[in-house]
Amino acid sequence: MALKQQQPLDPAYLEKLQDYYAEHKVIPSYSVLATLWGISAKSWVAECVRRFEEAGYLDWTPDRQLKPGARFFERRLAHDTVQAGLPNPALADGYDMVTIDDYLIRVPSKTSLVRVKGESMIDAGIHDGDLIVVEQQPNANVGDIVVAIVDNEFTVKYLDREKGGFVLKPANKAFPVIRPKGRLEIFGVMAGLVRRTR
Amino acid sequence: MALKQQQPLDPAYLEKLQDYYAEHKVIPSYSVLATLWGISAKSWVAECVRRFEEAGYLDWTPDRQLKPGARFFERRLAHDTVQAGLPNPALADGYDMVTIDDYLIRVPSKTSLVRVKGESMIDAGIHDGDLIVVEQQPNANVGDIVVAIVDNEFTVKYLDREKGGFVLKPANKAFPVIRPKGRLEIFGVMAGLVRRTR
DNA sequence: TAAGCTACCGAACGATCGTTCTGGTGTCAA
DNA sequence: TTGACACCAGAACGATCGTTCGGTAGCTTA
Repeated sequence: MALKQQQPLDPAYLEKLQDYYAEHKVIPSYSVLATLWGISAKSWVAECVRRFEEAGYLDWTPDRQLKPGARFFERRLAHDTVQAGLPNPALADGYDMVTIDDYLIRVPSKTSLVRVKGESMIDAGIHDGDLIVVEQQPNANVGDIVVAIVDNEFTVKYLDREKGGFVLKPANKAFPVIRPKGRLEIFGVMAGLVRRTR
Repeated sequence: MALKQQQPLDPAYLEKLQDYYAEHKVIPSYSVLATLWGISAKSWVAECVRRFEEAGYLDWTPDRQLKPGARFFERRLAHDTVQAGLPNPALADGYDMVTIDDYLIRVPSKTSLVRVKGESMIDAGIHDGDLIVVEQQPNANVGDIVVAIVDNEFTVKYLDREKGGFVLKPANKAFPVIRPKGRLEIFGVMAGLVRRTR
Protein backbone atom coordinates (compact mmCIF):
# COMPACT_ATOMS: atom_id res chain seq x y z
CA MET A 1 0.00 0.00 0.00
CA ALA A 2 1.38 3.36 -1.02
CA LEU A 3 1.76 5.94 1.69
CA LYS A 4 -0.47 8.91 1.37
CA GLN A 5 1.37 11.93 0.01
CA GLN A 6 1.39 14.65 2.62
CA GLN A 7 0.51 18.13 1.56
CA PRO A 8 3.55 20.37 1.92
CA LEU A 9 3.28 22.86 4.74
CA ASP A 10 3.53 26.57 4.36
CA PRO A 11 7.30 27.18 4.13
CA ALA A 12 6.79 30.47 5.94
CA TYR A 13 6.02 28.49 9.10
CA LEU A 14 9.41 26.85 9.01
CA GLU A 15 11.15 30.12 8.24
CA LYS A 16 9.51 31.87 11.15
CA LEU A 17 10.51 29.05 13.44
CA GLN A 18 14.07 29.08 12.15
CA ASP A 19 14.30 32.82 12.70
CA TYR A 20 12.92 32.41 16.20
CA TYR A 21 15.46 29.70 16.89
CA ALA A 22 18.30 31.80 15.50
CA GLU A 23 17.35 34.53 17.93
CA HIS A 24 16.61 32.51 21.05
CA LYS A 25 18.37 29.18 20.45
CA VAL A 26 15.32 27.36 21.70
CA ILE A 27 12.16 25.82 20.27
CA PRO A 28 9.12 27.56 21.76
CA SER A 29 6.01 25.94 23.22
CA TYR A 30 2.87 25.25 21.23
CA SER A 31 1.11 28.36 22.42
CA VAL A 32 4.05 30.56 21.46
CA LEU A 33 4.23 28.77 18.13
CA ALA A 34 0.57 29.56 17.62
CA THR A 35 1.28 33.26 18.10
CA LEU A 36 4.36 33.04 15.91
CA TRP A 37 2.43 31.42 13.10
CA GLY A 38 -0.77 33.39 13.47
CA ILE A 39 -2.77 30.33 14.43
CA SER A 40 -5.19 30.33 17.31
CA ALA A 41 -5.65 26.62 17.89
CA LYS A 42 -3.05 24.55 19.65
CA SER A 43 -4.50 21.48 18.00
CA TRP A 44 -3.54 22.77 14.60
CA VAL A 45 -0.09 23.70 15.84
CA ALA A 46 0.28 20.12 16.99
CA GLU A 47 -0.67 18.89 13.53
CA CYS A 48 1.83 21.18 11.85
CA VAL A 49 4.55 20.10 14.25
CA ARG A 50 3.69 16.49 13.49
CA ARG A 51 4.29 17.11 9.80
CA PHE A 52 7.51 19.00 10.32
CA GLU A 53 8.62 16.10 12.45
CA GLU A 54 7.65 13.66 9.71
CA ALA A 55 9.64 15.71 7.22
CA GLY A 56 12.70 15.68 9.47
CA TYR A 57 12.67 19.35 10.46
CA LEU A 58 11.73 18.73 14.06
CA ASP A 59 12.45 15.99 16.54
CA TRP A 60 12.00 15.04 20.19
CA THR A 61 14.42 14.60 23.02
CA PRO A 62 14.19 11.37 25.05
CA ASP A 63 12.17 13.46 27.52
CA ARG A 64 9.64 14.33 24.85
CA GLN A 65 10.72 17.91 24.46
CA LEU A 66 10.57 19.39 21.00
CA LYS A 67 13.96 20.02 19.40
CA PRO A 68 15.39 20.83 15.97
CA GLY A 69 15.51 17.87 13.63
CA ALA A 70 18.19 16.72 11.25
CA ARG A 71 17.06 18.96 8.40
CA PHE A 72 16.32 22.01 10.54
CA PHE A 73 19.56 23.77 9.64
CA GLU A 74 19.38 23.24 5.91
CA ARG A 75 20.14 26.22 3.72
CA ARG A 76 18.98 27.11 0.27
CA LEU A 77 21.69 26.72 -2.33
CA ALA A 78 20.68 28.90 -5.26
CA HIS A 79 21.50 27.61 -8.71
CA ASP A 80 23.73 29.81 -10.75
CA THR A 81 21.18 30.42 -13.42
CA VAL A 82 18.15 32.46 -12.52
CA GLN A 83 14.69 31.88 -13.86
CA ALA A 84 12.94 34.66 -15.76
CA GLY A 85 11.18 37.05 -13.40
CA LEU A 86 12.15 35.65 -10.03
CA PRO A 87 11.73 38.41 -7.53
CA ASN A 88 10.46 36.07 -4.85
CA PRO A 89 13.12 33.65 -3.65
CA ALA A 90 10.50 31.62 -1.79
CA LEU A 91 9.99 29.48 -4.87
CA ALA A 92 11.16 26.00 -4.19
CA ASP A 93 12.46 25.47 -7.72
CA GLY A 94 15.98 26.56 -8.40
CA TYR A 95 17.19 25.67 -4.92
CA ASP A 96 18.96 22.73 -3.43
CA MET A 97 19.26 22.24 0.26
CA VAL A 98 22.56 22.04 2.05
CA THR A 99 23.57 22.22 5.67
CA ILE A 100 26.82 24.07 6.03
CA ASP A 101 28.08 21.83 8.80
CA ASP A 102 27.48 18.66 6.82
CA TYR A 103 29.07 20.27 3.81
CA LEU A 104 32.31 20.98 5.65
CA ILE A 105 32.56 18.35 8.35
CA ARG A 106 32.92 14.68 7.54
CA VAL A 107 34.27 13.35 10.83
CA PRO A 108 33.04 15.56 13.66
CA SER A 109 35.20 13.93 16.33
CA LYS A 110 38.39 14.63 14.38
CA THR A 111 37.45 18.04 13.05
CA SER A 112 38.14 21.35 14.67
CA LEU A 113 38.51 24.99 13.78
CA VAL A 114 41.59 27.17 13.89
CA ARG A 115 41.60 30.89 13.35
CA VAL A 116 44.11 32.20 10.83
CA LYS A 117 46.55 34.86 11.95
CA GLY A 118 48.35 36.96 9.39
CA GLU A 119 48.54 37.14 5.65
CA SER A 120 51.05 34.38 4.99
CA MET A 121 48.58 32.29 2.97
CA ILE A 122 46.86 35.07 1.10
CA ASP A 123 47.69 33.71 -2.34
CA ALA A 124 45.75 30.57 -1.43
CA GLY A 125 42.73 32.72 -0.67
CA ILE A 126 43.22 32.39 3.09
CA HIS A 127 42.89 35.70 4.89
CA ASP A 128 43.63 36.96 8.35
CA GLY A 129 40.74 36.02 10.63
CA ASP A 130 39.41 33.18 8.53
CA LEU A 131 38.51 29.93 10.22
CA ILE A 132 40.22 26.83 8.91
CA VAL A 133 38.34 23.55 9.13
CA VAL A 134 40.96 21.03 10.19
CA GLU A 135 40.80 17.28 10.07
CA GLN A 136 43.18 16.18 12.77
CA GLN A 137 45.75 13.61 11.67
CA PRO A 138 49.46 13.23 12.37
CA ASN A 139 50.69 13.15 8.79
CA ALA A 140 49.90 14.63 5.40
CA ASN A 141 50.95 14.63 1.77
CA VAL A 142 53.20 17.09 0.01
CA GLY A 143 51.02 19.81 -1.46
CA ASP A 144 48.38 19.65 1.27
CA ILE A 145 47.61 22.73 3.28
CA VAL A 146 48.36 21.68 6.83
CA VAL A 147 47.96 23.13 10.28
CA ALA A 148 51.25 22.56 12.07
CA ILE A 149 52.43 23.37 15.56
CA VAL A 150 55.54 25.54 15.50
CA ASP A 151 56.86 27.20 18.65
CA ASN A 152 53.67 26.31 20.51
CA GLU A 153 51.51 28.11 17.98
CA PHE A 154 49.28 26.95 15.19
CA THR A 155 50.45 27.86 11.73
CA VAL A 156 48.78 27.20 8.40
CA LYS A 157 51.09 26.46 5.46
CA TYR A 158 51.63 24.30 2.42
CA LEU A 159 53.51 21.11 3.18
CA ASP A 160 56.50 20.56 0.93
CA ARG A 161 59.67 18.54 0.92
CA GLU A 162 63.28 19.57 0.49
CA LYS A 163 66.36 17.43 0.66
CA GLY A 164 66.63 18.26 4.35
CA GLY A 165 63.14 17.01 5.09
CA PHE A 166 59.66 18.49 5.33
CA VAL A 167 59.18 22.25 5.18
CA LEU A 168 56.28 24.63 5.49
CA LYS A 169 55.76 26.99 2.57
CA PRO A 170 53.64 30.11 2.82
CA ALA A 171 51.49 31.31 -0.06
CA ASN A 172 52.92 34.79 0.07
CA LYS A 173 56.35 35.74 -1.25
CA ALA A 174 56.88 38.20 1.58
CA PHE A 175 57.05 35.35 4.09
CA PRO A 176 59.92 32.89 4.55
CA VAL A 177 59.82 29.14 4.21
CA ILE A 178 59.80 27.47 7.61
CA ARG A 179 62.33 24.69 8.06
CA PRO A 180 61.65 23.05 11.42
CA LYS A 181 64.71 22.02 13.39
CA GLY A 182 63.42 18.80 14.85
CA ARG A 183 60.45 16.72 13.88
CA LEU A 184 57.66 18.62 12.17
CA GLU A 185 54.54 18.37 14.30
CA ILE A 186 51.43 18.29 12.16
CA PHE A 187 48.11 18.98 13.83
CA GLY A 188 45.91 18.21 10.85
CA VAL A 189 45.04 18.86 7.24
CA MET A 190 42.88 21.70 6.02
CA ALA A 191 39.52 20.47 4.83
CA GLY A 192 37.71 23.74 4.42
CA LEU A 193 37.46 27.41 5.21
CA VAL A 194 34.89 29.68 6.80
CA ARG A 195 34.88 33.45 6.62
CA ARG A 196 32.45 35.94 8.04
CA THR A 197 32.46 39.29 6.31
CA ARG A 198 29.72 41.13 8.09
CA MET B 1 25.98 48.98 49.79
CA ALA B 2 28.16 46.33 48.28
CA LEU B 3 26.43 43.49 46.52
CA LYS B 4 26.77 40.18 48.22
CA GLN B 5 29.30 37.96 46.51
CA GLN B 6 27.60 34.83 45.23
CA GLN B 7 29.23 31.50 45.86
CA PRO B 8 30.47 30.03 42.57
CA LEU B 9 28.40 27.12 41.35
CA ASP B 10 29.77 23.72 40.53
CA PRO B 11 31.25 24.14 37.03
CA ALA B 12 30.32 20.54 36.29
CA TYR B 13 26.67 21.63 36.26
CA LEU B 14 27.31 24.05 33.43
CA GLU B 15 29.38 21.52 31.52
CA LYS B 16 26.69 18.89 31.75
CA LEU B 17 24.13 21.38 30.52
CA GLN B 18 26.38 22.42 27.64
CA ASP B 19 26.85 18.81 26.67
CA TYR B 20 23.12 18.25 26.78
CA TYR B 21 22.59 21.33 24.64
CA ALA B 22 25.26 20.24 22.16
CA GLU B 23 23.41 16.99 21.70
CA HIS B 24 19.83 18.21 21.62
CA LYS B 25 20.09 21.92 20.78
CA VAL B 26 17.57 22.67 23.48
CA ILE B 27 17.53 23.57 27.19
CA PRO B 28 15.69 20.90 29.17
CA SER B 29 13.03 21.37 31.82
CA TYR B 30 13.74 21.60 35.55
CA SER B 31 12.92 17.97 36.19
CA VAL B 32 15.25 16.82 33.43
CA LEU B 33 17.90 19.20 34.74
CA ALA B 34 17.48 17.63 38.15
CA THR B 35 18.24 14.20 36.69
CA LEU B 36 21.09 15.62 34.64
CA TRP B 37 22.67 17.23 37.67
CA GLY B 38 21.90 14.46 40.14
CA ILE B 39 19.67 16.71 42.20
CA SER B 40 16.33 15.54 43.51
CA ALA B 41 14.65 18.81 44.37
CA LYS B 42 13.26 21.07 41.67
CA SER B 43 13.45 23.95 44.08
CA TRP B 44 17.21 23.61 44.22
CA VAL B 45 17.40 23.35 40.44
CA ALA B 46 15.51 26.62 40.31
CA GLU B 47 18.07 28.22 42.60
CA CYS B 48 20.98 26.99 40.49
CA VAL B 49 19.30 28.23 37.35
CA ARG B 50 18.81 31.60 39.02
CA ARG B 51 22.53 31.87 39.66
CA PHE B 52 23.50 30.79 36.18
CA GLU B 53 21.11 33.40 34.92
CA GLU B 54 22.69 35.99 37.19
CA ALA B 55 26.12 35.03 35.84
CA GLY B 56 24.93 35.39 32.25
CA TYR B 57 25.01 31.73 31.28
CA LEU B 58 21.26 31.39 31.02
CA ASP B 59 18.50 33.72 29.99
CA TRP B 60 14.77 33.83 29.34
CA THR B 61 12.77 34.33 26.21
CA PRO B 62 10.01 36.96 26.29
CA ASP B 63 7.67 34.03 26.91
CA ARG B 64 9.61 33.05 30.02
CA GLN B 65 11.19 29.99 28.53
CA LEU B 66 14.73 29.17 29.60
CA LYS B 67 17.35 29.73 26.90
CA PRO B 68 21.14 29.95 26.61
CA GLY B 69 22.52 33.24 27.83
CA ALA B 70 25.20 35.45 26.32
CA ARG B 71 28.06 33.59 27.98
CA PHE B 72 26.64 30.11 27.46
CA PHE B 73 28.93 29.33 24.52
CA GLU B 74 32.03 30.79 26.10
CA ARG B 75 35.22 28.81 26.09
CA ARG B 76 37.10 28.26 29.28
CA LEU B 77 40.68 28.48 27.97
CA ALA B 78 40.46 30.46 24.79
CA HIS B 79 43.84 31.26 23.41
CA ASP B 80 45.65 30.14 20.31
CA THR B 81 48.87 29.16 21.98
CA VAL B 82 49.26 25.49 22.50
CA GLN B 83 49.64 23.80 25.84
CA ALA B 84 51.95 20.91 26.33
CA GLY B 85 50.23 17.81 25.18
CA LEU B 86 47.51 17.87 22.59
CA PRO B 87 45.55 21.05 22.75
CA ASN B 88 41.94 21.87 22.46
CA PRO B 89 41.94 24.07 19.38
CA ALA B 90 39.66 26.75 20.66
CA LEU B 91 38.46 29.81 18.89
CA ALA B 92 40.41 32.85 19.87
CA ASP B 93 37.24 34.87 20.09
CA GLY B 94 36.56 34.01 23.67
CA TYR B 95 33.32 32.63 22.38
CA ASP B 96 32.74 29.26 20.90
CA MET B 97 29.89 28.55 18.61
CA VAL B 98 27.53 25.67 18.54
CA THR B 99 27.75 25.18 14.83
CA ILE B 100 29.44 26.79 11.87
CA ASP B 101 25.97 27.50 10.62
CA ASP B 102 25.33 29.60 13.67
CA TYR B 103 28.52 31.56 13.10
CA LEU B 104 27.52 32.57 9.59
CA ILE B 105 23.75 32.84 9.61
CA ARG B 106 21.92 35.63 11.34
CA VAL B 107 18.50 35.53 9.68
CA PRO B 108 17.92 32.06 8.26
CA SER B 109 14.86 32.97 6.23
CA LYS B 110 16.74 35.68 4.32
CA THR B 111 19.98 33.79 3.90
CA SER B 112 20.94 31.51 1.06
CA LEU B 113 24.06 30.18 -0.58
CA VAL B 114 25.38 30.91 -4.05
CA ARG B 115 28.20 29.04 -5.70
CA VAL B 116 30.94 31.17 -7.21
CA LYS B 117 31.84 30.66 -10.86
CA GLY B 118 35.14 31.90 -12.17
CA GLU B 119 38.12 33.78 -10.84
CA SER B 120 36.79 37.31 -11.12
CA MET B 121 36.97 37.93 -7.37
CA ILE B 122 40.22 36.16 -6.65
CA ASP B 123 41.91 39.23 -5.16
CA ALA B 124 39.17 39.31 -2.52
CA GLY B 125 40.02 35.72 -1.60
CA ILE B 126 36.96 34.36 -3.37
CA HIS B 127 37.75 31.34 -5.50
CA ASP B 128 35.94 29.36 -8.14
CA GLY B 129 33.62 26.89 -6.46
CA ASP B 130 33.37 28.71 -3.14
CA LEU B 131 29.96 29.14 -1.54
CA ILE B 132 28.93 32.69 -0.78
CA VAL B 133 26.63 33.26 2.18
CA VAL B 134 24.14 35.85 0.95
CA GLU B 135 21.77 37.96 2.98
CA GLN B 136 19.00 38.72 0.56
CA GLN B 137 18.13 42.39 0.29
CA PRO B 138 17.33 44.62 -2.67
CA ASN B 139 19.96 47.28 -2.06
CA ALA B 140 23.47 47.66 -0.73
CA ASN B 141 26.18 50.19 -0.03
CA VAL B 142 29.12 51.12 -2.21
CA GLY B 143 32.04 48.90 -1.24
CA ASP B 144 29.90 45.91 -0.31
CA ILE B 145 30.45 42.64 -2.06
CA VAL B 146 27.08 41.95 -3.61
CA VAL B 147 25.44 39.12 -5.47
CA ALA B 148 23.70 40.66 -8.44
CA ILE B 149 21.60 39.18 -11.19
CA VAL B 150 23.04 39.97 -14.62
CA ASP B 151 21.72 38.25 -17.75
CA ASN B 152 19.77 35.79 -15.62
CA GLU B 153 22.89 34.65 -13.82
CA PHE B 154 24.23 35.32 -10.37
CA THR B 155 27.43 37.28 -10.29
CA VAL B 156 29.54 38.26 -7.29
CA LYS B 157 31.24 41.65 -7.45
CA TYR B 158 32.09 44.79 -5.53
CA LEU B 159 29.39 47.41 -5.75
CA ASP B 160 30.71 50.80 -6.83
CA ARG B 161 29.35 54.00 -8.26
CA GLU B 162 30.35 55.92 -11.36
CA LYS B 163 28.81 59.04 -12.74
CA GLY B 164 26.56 56.89 -14.88
CA GLY B 165 25.20 55.01 -11.89
CA PHE B 166 26.04 51.80 -10.07
CA VAL B 167 28.62 49.44 -11.49
CA LEU B 168 29.96 46.02 -10.55
CA LYS B 169 33.72 45.81 -10.09
CA PRO B 170 35.62 42.53 -10.09
CA ALA B 171 38.60 41.91 -7.84
CA ASN B 172 40.79 40.78 -10.71
CA LYS B 173 42.36 43.09 -13.26
CA ALA B 174 41.82 40.58 -16.03
CA PHE B 175 38.06 41.07 -15.81
CA PRO B 176 36.07 44.07 -16.99
CA VAL B 177 33.87 46.36 -14.95
CA ILE B 178 30.19 45.57 -15.54
CA ARG B 179 28.02 48.57 -16.32
CA PRO B 180 24.44 47.36 -16.38
CA LYS B 181 22.27 48.91 -19.04
CA GLY B 182 19.06 49.17 -17.09
CA ARG B 183 18.46 48.95 -13.40
CA LEU B 184 20.98 46.94 -11.46
CA GLU B 185 19.24 44.00 -9.85
CA ILE B 186 20.80 43.11 -6.52
CA PHE B 187 20.03 39.72 -5.05
CA GLY B 188 21.76 40.28 -1.75
CA VAL B 189 24.90 41.18 0.15
CA MET B 190 27.73 38.80 0.93
CA ALA B 191 27.85 37.94 4.61
CA GLY B 192 30.33 35.11 4.55
CA LEU B 193 32.14 32.45 2.61
CA VAL B 194 32.43 28.68 2.78
CA ARG B 195 35.03 26.64 0.96
CA ARG B 196 35.60 22.91 0.91
CA THR B 197 39.10 21.86 -0.06
CA ARG B 198 38.93 18.13 0.30
C1' DT C 1 26.05 26.58 72.29
C1' DA C 2 23.35 29.38 70.04
C1' DA C 3 22.74 31.82 66.10
C1' DG C 4 23.29 32.21 61.26
C1' DC C 5 24.78 30.79 57.03
C1' DT C 6 24.69 27.46 52.80
C1' DA C 7 23.26 23.40 50.48
C1' DC C 8 19.82 20.62 49.75
C1' DC C 9 15.14 17.81 50.16
C1' DG C 10 10.04 17.26 49.72
C1' DA C 11 5.34 18.29 49.47
C1' DA C 12 1.83 21.23 47.71
C1' DC C 13 -0.25 24.28 44.24
C1' DG C 14 -1.86 26.97 40.50
C1' DA C 15 -0.41 27.71 35.82
C1' DT C 16 0.72 25.98 31.60
C1' DC C 17 1.74 22.18 28.81
C1' DG C 18 0.45 19.03 24.86
C1' DT C 19 -3.33 15.80 23.59
C1' DT C 20 -7.78 14.66 22.11
C1' DC C 21 -12.17 15.24 20.34
C1' DT C 22 -15.94 17.63 18.33
C1' DG C 23 -17.24 20.90 14.92
C1' DG C 24 -17.08 24.54 11.27
C1' DT C 25 -15.61 26.47 6.76
C1' DG C 26 -13.74 26.56 2.10
C1' DT C 27 -12.53 24.05 -2.08
C1' DC C 28 -12.67 20.78 -5.55
C1' DA C 29 -14.01 16.63 -8.00
C1' DA C 30 -17.58 13.35 -8.87
C1' DT D 1 -25.48 17.88 -4.50
C1' DT D 2 -22.73 15.52 -2.12
C1' DG D 3 -18.92 13.83 -0.25
C1' DA D 4 -14.04 14.10 0.65
C1' DC D 5 -10.42 16.54 2.23
C1' DA D 6 -7.46 20.31 4.07
C1' DC D 7 -7.40 23.90 7.25
C1' DC D 8 -8.61 25.83 11.44
C1' DA D 9 -11.27 27.02 16.13
C1' DG D 10 -12.39 25.82 20.75
C1' DA D 11 -13.22 23.32 24.81
C1' DA D 12 -11.97 19.84 27.99
C1' DC D 13 -8.45 17.17 30.46
C1' DG D 14 -4.70 14.85 32.68
C1' DA D 15 0.23 15.52 32.82
C1' DT D 16 3.86 18.31 33.67
C1' DC D 17 5.66 22.73 34.48
C1' DG D 18 8.02 26.18 37.64
C1' DT D 19 7.20 28.44 42.13
C1' DT D 20 6.58 28.69 46.97
C1' DC D 21 7.29 27.39 51.47
C1' DG D 22 8.76 24.70 55.31
C1' DG D 23 12.33 21.69 56.98
C1' DT D 24 17.01 19.34 57.78
C1' DA D 25 22.00 18.60 58.02
C1' DG D 26 26.47 20.53 58.22
C1' DC D 27 29.67 24.15 58.73
C1' DT D 28 31.06 29.03 60.70
C1' DT D 29 31.37 32.64 63.61
C1' DA D 30 30.99 34.79 68.06
